Amino acid sequence: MPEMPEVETVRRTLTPLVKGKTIAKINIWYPKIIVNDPAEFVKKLTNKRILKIDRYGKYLLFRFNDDLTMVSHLRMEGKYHLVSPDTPKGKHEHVEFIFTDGTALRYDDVRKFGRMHLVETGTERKTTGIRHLGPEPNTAEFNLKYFVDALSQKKKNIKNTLLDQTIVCGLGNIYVDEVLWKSKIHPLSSAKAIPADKVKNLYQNINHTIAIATKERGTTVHTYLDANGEIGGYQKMLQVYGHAGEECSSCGTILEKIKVNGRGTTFCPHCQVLYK
DNA sequence: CAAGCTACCTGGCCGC
DNA sequence: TGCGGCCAGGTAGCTT
Repeated sequence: MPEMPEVETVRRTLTPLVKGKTIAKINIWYPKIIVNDPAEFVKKLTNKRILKIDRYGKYLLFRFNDDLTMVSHLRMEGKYHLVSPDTPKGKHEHVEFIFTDGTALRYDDVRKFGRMHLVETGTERKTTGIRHLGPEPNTAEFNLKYFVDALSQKKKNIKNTLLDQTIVCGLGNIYVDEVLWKSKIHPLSSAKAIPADKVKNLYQNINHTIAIATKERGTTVHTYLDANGEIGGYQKMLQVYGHAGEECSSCGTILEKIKVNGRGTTFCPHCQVLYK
């Protein structure tokens, strides 16, 4: 699933493939991918040029001339790849941007969960899903004091708190399980009950894990691929996600898998302390 | 407003 | 072999 390191890797690999290209034509094969009116989406983006691609959290921000930004979220399985326009349409390809240079960008998404939202540049933090997001890891805004204060007001469990993107954005199910294991915090711990030294350790692990995973070009466990169709490298470094039933690499206890608010959650029942 | 629940989707896997 | 049921999970939108 693309979490922040994967989306950043997509941004980096996709940019050289499309930067500076002008859209000649857009084909929308599954209109629900487009937030708001697909016809207006096509009309506004036709003949526009991609200036660059930015990112906030797990959202890609395609910047066009004429103050247009396409906010794209890959959700679980969304992928972009560049093809020749005469390539037969794949079963799960839903949107195609044909460029004036004779190449085409296709959006592929088996589960059709991804969304593209066209807004005026500069309004994206108020008009799209980005408005609900807290700061990104490894930024000045995401400092230790902020994180301690924010957690101290959260009544729900720490797993859900880190998944909901409002205190810190960019972590998904995989990295939340990893950072909680590294921090020796049980996923069902009450966020506000975690001791200060453990919160500091969690803070450091969030920043470090996201940085290392980004350097490794993300994690491929199911279907994630970058814009060149290549897998990530971080899956070989996963300690708990996907390792339920195996021994904890720290203490040897068998890792358990439970459901936390409907999400599969793997943890070490010995290492990870439950704070209530 | 915080928190919790479910819909959105399809493919893969399991049991029968 | 085929089929029903469950699981995977990020976010929007709803209810409480």
